[in-house]
Amino acid sequence: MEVENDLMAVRLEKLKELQGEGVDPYGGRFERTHTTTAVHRHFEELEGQEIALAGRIMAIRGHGKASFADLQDRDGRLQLYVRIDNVGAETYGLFRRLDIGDIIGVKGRVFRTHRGEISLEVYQLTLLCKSLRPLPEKWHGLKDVDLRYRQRYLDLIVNPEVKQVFIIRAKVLRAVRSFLDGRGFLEVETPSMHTIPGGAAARPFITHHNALDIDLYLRIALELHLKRLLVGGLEKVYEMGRIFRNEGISTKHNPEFTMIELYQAYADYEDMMNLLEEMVAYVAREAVGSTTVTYQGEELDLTPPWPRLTMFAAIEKYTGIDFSLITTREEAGRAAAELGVEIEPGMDWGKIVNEVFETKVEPHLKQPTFILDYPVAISPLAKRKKENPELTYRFEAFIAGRELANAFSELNDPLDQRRRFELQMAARAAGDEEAHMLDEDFLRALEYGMPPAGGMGIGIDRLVMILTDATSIRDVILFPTMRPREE
RNA sequence: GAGCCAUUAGCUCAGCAGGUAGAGCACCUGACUUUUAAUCAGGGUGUCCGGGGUUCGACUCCCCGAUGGCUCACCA
Repeated sequence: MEVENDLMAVRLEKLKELQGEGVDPYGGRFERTHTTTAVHRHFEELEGQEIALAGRIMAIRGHGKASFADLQDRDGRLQLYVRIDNVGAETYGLFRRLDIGDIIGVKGRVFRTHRGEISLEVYQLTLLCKSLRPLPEKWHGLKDVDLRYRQRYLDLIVNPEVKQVFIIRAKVLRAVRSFLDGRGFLEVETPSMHTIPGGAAARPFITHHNALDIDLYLRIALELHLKRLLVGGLEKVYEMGRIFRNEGISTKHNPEFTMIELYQAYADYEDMMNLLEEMVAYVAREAVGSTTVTYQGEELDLTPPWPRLTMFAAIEKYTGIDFSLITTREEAGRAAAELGVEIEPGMDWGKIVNEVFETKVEPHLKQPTFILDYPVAISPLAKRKKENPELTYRFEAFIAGRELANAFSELNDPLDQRRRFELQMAARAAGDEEAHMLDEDFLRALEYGMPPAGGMGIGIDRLVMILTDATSIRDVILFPTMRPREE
């Protein structure tokens, strides 16, 4: 171990000293009877009782022959009162050499100090782990975001609100499962390593299997395997899992993130809208106790029903231009240019419409909103609308100006699906690295027959961000992807 | 990928027209048997992110690089 500073040297010295006296600085099992929060919560019943606690020392206030310390465990803190009369000279000598950050087990009596603080009068004290590195400062905590992400354990020790975020995250996962399980969905697990990365437009990570001597791709979506399960007759399935996309990192994008996808046979995208708004409201109630949340100073009301707006209507609302009357690529390009939206030469009508939507409409969609009927060109897995085959039965749900969910009535016509894949492959050949790849086995499955179905994907990280008022996706991922630092 | 900003003690931060660095917490020594950002007396513990350059002299100015943050691009 490298002794990086004097503070560590002092602690190492104490460690040797204690070992020399026969104290095991890395003790074993310790049976505790309560947690600190339980003591605060049930003080009336516990007052005068003897209990055992374990945790990390976060502050020490020495007063000669008596001292105070703050003990932190999984759910809170409690003050310890250690008196030489109660613990004896030997233990008191040990206590005086403890450092902030050391982990101890204590037994003692619950009481309230003269100043009114619920505390533990310690009779027995056991060192369970000597800490060799100094913790960040008690008042300001750890602010350096680089260190907070790289050394999340420190962040969790000294910034209590961080723990809360991940407790909410766990509640979100649990609520999503109980909501879907309660509606008869079956949770399944499909491969994370794909021979063809499908179901989304994104660049994949590539890895290699040695025994088979083949390249494999980390999945960029769950979609195609779950639809195979619809073919197999499972009818209502979902998977909550990690997705990997080899793309840029930003406050809204982490290379690996968590997504839930669900598919329901004999349903359509209208059913998915109903399901989503009910699910989000349920999850919010379970995770944070309310369907209204404050996000970045703005009140968001997640209570169903959410407004439903076609993409055309939304664009007209914010730009005054009705793209349903614009049918050629040229006209669309001119309209976009007039709005100041940048268009690239290769874009077709559908992509232009989408570009206008993203730049002119998306930022306005703060309150939960469904946007319906996306162009077929950007929706290669969605069923075409009967009234207008250039559009699809697809919606995206937006909250706080960001996409939360993407859903459609699933395309189950194998011939149309094959044509759409072929168009994607052509785009790929023309240099679009993110165009979908043709998946022959998926097409074969569709040829056996997939029931009409509604399907949906929801970004769990973004949902957690909204519920925890987080501005960066890194604040809701315990160990976000970071460039390694030279040691 | 581009622009802007940041990087100084273990942590949070000051500092400088260019003259080799400072506070609070933490830490060390001592006092103190109900304190709670305990208090009192004493002690500064440093690769000023790294490498070049300018200069008599660089933490400070210039160039290159590293890491991070924000914005934009990418992410249909």
